[in-house]
Amino acid sequence: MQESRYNPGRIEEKWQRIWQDQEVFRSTHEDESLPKYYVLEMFPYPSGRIHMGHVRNYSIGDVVARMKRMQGYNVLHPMGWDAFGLPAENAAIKNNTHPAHWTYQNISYMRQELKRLGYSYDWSKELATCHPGYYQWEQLFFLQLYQKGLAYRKKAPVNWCPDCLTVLANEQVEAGLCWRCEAAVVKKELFQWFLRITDYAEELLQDLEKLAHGWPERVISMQKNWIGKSQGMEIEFPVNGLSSSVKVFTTRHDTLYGATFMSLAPEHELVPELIRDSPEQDRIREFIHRVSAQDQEERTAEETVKEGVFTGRYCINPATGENMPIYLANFVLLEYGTGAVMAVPAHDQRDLEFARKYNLPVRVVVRPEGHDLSPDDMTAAFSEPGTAVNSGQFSGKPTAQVQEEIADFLENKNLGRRKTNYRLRDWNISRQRFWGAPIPVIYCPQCGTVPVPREELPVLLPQEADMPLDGRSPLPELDSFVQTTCPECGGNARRETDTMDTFVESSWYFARFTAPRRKDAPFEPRAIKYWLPVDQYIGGIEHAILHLLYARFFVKALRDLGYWSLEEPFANLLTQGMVLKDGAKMSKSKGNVVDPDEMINRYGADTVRLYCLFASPPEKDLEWSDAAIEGSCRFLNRLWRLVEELGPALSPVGPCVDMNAAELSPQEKELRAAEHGALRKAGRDMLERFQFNTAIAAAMELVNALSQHKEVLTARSSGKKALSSALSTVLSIMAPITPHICEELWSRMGYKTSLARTPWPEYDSRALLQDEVLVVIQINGKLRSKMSVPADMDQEELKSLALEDAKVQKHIQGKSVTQLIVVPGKLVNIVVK
RNA sequence: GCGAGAGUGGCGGAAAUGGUAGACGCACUGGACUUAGGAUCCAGCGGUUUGUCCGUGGGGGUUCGACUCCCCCCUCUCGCACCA
Repeated sequence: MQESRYNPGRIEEKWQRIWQDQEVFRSTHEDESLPKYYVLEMFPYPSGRIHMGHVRNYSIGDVVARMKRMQGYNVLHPMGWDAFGLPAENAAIKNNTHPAHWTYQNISYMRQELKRLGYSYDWSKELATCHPGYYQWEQLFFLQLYQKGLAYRKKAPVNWCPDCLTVLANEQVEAGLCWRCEAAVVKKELFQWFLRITDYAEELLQDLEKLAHGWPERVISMQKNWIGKSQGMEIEFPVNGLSSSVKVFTTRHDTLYGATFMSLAPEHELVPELIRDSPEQDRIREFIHRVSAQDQEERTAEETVKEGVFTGRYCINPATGENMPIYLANFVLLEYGTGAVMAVPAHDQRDLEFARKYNLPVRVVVRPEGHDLSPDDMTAAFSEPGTAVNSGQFSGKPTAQVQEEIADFLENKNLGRRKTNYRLRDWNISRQRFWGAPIPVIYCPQCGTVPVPREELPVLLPQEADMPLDGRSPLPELDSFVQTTCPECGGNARRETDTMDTFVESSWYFARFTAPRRKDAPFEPRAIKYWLPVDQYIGGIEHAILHLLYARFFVKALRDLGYWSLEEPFANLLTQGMVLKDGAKMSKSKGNVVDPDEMINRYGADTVRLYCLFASPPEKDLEWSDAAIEGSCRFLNRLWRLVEELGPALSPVGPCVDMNAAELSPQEKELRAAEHGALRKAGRDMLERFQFNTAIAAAMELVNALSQHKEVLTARSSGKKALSSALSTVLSIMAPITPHICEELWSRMGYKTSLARTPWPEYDSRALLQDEVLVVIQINGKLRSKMSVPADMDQEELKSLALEDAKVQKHIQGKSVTQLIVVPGKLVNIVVK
C-alpha cells in the first residue's frame, strides 16, 4: 500500500536500503573499457558530528558523482576519515578515555549521518588514517624519503604553539597565530624532522601552469605567493678583522654601490663571533634577547618600530671597498634569504627609516627620470628603476643593464653569484603530540639516528597509554614504547617520540582510496594508473596552501620514489564557499549553528541537499535561511503531488520520448520545447559550470510549465505522452540532487530500473524549434513594443512589420528612420533622429 | 602596500557569445477554498508624478544597442604582507 503523502523519512530509508543491498554505488573494478571519473571531497576530521559545511561540500560532490554515473562513467566516489589529530587527545583527557576510542566512536556516528544524507559513496573503500593498516605505509614513505635525503633532522628555530604544546609548520601559522587555536606562536630551538619540500619549489611553481584550467586562479596565485620565487644574487661581504664574511641575498644588486651598512637578524649565526670582543656585549645581548622573546605576531606587526643595535664590527662593500657598520635589526627575518640584508637606504624604505634613526649615511645610486634625489633630506626611498649614478664604471646605465653587469662583475671576481631564492621553507613534520603516526626512527648512543627496519613496521601507537592531564604526549614517559634495541648494534636505544603532522596523512589518502585494503603494498599499480589523478576535487578554500600544497609535493616525491608517474594529484579543483548564518560563519561561540541532523529530521535529506545547492552557486558563501529552506521543501511537495495526480494516467514513455512534431498541438509543442530546453540548460549548468542553482531553477520552470498545461494536455493521448516525458525529464534532472524522492516517483510512474542506473537523457535540438517567436522592437535601443511572428520570417518582413506597429508609429512620429537593425528571431532596433 | 574577487529589488540570487534586466526561490500584498490554516491554488510584487520617465556602486567612453567591453573613481570581502 503506497502512501499518497510525501513522507521523506520513510522513502529515504527505503531507497538507501535498496542502494546498499544492490551495491549500486560500488565502483566497477578497473575496467579499462569504461571511461573513469574520480570525484573526491576533502575527507572530514571525525570531530563528533558533521556540520553544514560538510553537508554542502558532500552534496556538491554527490551531484557530480551521480551525474557522471548517469553519463556512463565508471565513477570512484569514496569517503574516509582524517582521523589523527589533536582534538581527540583533548577529548580523551576530558572524558578519561583513549583517543582511539573517542575517534572510532565519532566515526561510526558520522558515518550514519552521511548515510542518512544518501550520498552515493562506495563504502567498501572507506579508510581511517589512524588505522595501522593506513599509517604503516606512511612510515614506509618516511623511511624511503629518509634514504633519499628528502627527510632529515635538524635543530632549528621552529614555530611553537604554547596552547597545543607542539610545533607547527610555517604553513600552519597564520599572521603569527596557530591555525587551529589562534594562540600566539613563539620561536623555539628544537631538533625536528623536516621534509625537503624546497627541493620541489621550482616544480611546484612551474606545474601550477598545468592546473591553470582546472583550479581557481585564486588558489594558484596563493600558492605562487607562498612559494615566493625571487631572482637575485647572493653576495659576500668580508668582515673586517675576522675571517668570516656576511652573505646576503638581494634582488637589487644594481644598488650595491649604495649599500652603506649591513643589517642582520638578531638570531643570525655569525652574531656570537661578531660581538665576542665588543665592550657593548651586554647591551647587544639584551636587545637580542628582547627581540627573540617576542611572539611572531608582535614582532612582525606593522606598528612595530624598526630598531637595531650596532655590533661594533664592519664589513667591506665589495664594490666600493668601504666599511659598512654591521647592525642587528629587528625587522630582518632569519627565515628569509640568508638572514642578512645589505642596507641601501636611498632605495629601500625600511633601510631609510633605519638609517635616519641611527644616523647612517644615505647614498643615492639610482637617479629617477627627470630629477635628482637629495640624500640628506629625502624621506621616501626611491625604489623604481632609473639610471645608475655614483656607481663607478656602471654609472649612467639603466637599472636593468646594471643588474646584469654587476652580476657578471661579482661572479667574475667570485664575490657573489646569481641566485634564485624561495620563500618556501622545508616542511617541519614533527609533532610533540600522541595521536599521530609515530616517526619510525630509533636513537642509539652508539650508532646515532637509525631508521626502523622496514620489516619492523608499523611502529604501533600504543593502546595502553594514559593521557597526562596537562596535554603533553605520554610517549616520552612510556617505557614500553620508548625503550628498544638498536637495529644495528643491538644495544639499548630510544625511540623517537614525536609523531607526524596529520597533514602527512591527507597528502596521499586520495591514492590509497584506489585500493584501500591492499595488504602487501601501499598502492596497487593498476588501480593507480586507472583512477589517478582525481578528476574533480572539492573542498574549502582554507586549504588553498596547506593541504593542497603538501599533497602536490607528496605526489612528486612519491613519483621520485618510483610509485607512479603522476605529476599532479587533482586535475580539477572546486573550492566551495562557507555556510553562514546571520552573516557570520557558524560557530558554537556565536550560537548560530544549524544542526544538519535536526534539519534532516524536519525536512528530510532531499530538502536539505536541495537547499544547499539551490541557495547559491558553490563557490560563493551560502547564507542559511530557515525561511528559504521551506521553499525547497515546498517544491518537492509540489513535484510529489504532480506525479501522484498525473501518474496513474500516464505510461512511462520518457524521458525525451520521440514525437512527431507535425501531429502536436501548440501546447504539446510548447511543453516539449520546455522539456528539452530545461534539459539542455540543466546539463550544461550542472556539468560544465557547476551551477546547480540555475539547473534547479530550470527544473522548477519545467514543473511550472507542466502544472500550467496539465488540464489541457491530459485530454489527448499525445498530450499525455508529452506530460509523461516532461515529468520523467524533471525526475532525471533532479535525480543527482534529490535522489530519494526522484527514485520513488520514478518507480511510481512505472519505471522498473533504478533511476541511479538510468542514463542521463539527451535533448533533441529540433524539439526546441518553435513555430512562433517573440520579437522585441526597440527604438534607439529602448524597448518599445513586442510582436509574435512565425519563426522563419525573413528580415525584410520583420522590418516592415515592426514599422507598422502602433506603438512604434507613435514613437517615431515626426522623426526620420536612419537605420534598422534586425537580429532574426530576437529583435528589431529602429534608429531614428 | 601587493595580489585576487565582488558591488543587480526588501532578501538569496539569474541574465553563454553585447540584444526583452530582475529567471528561480524567499518575504510581502490581495483573492479563492476553508471551522481554521503557518496547507494548497490564483493574481500581484524594482522605483515612479502610472499608458510617463528613471533604474545593475559613481563618472566618462565605445556601440544601433552595455549588468556584460574600455578608462577613471568609490565601497566591500578574501589572501599575502618589514620577503631584502
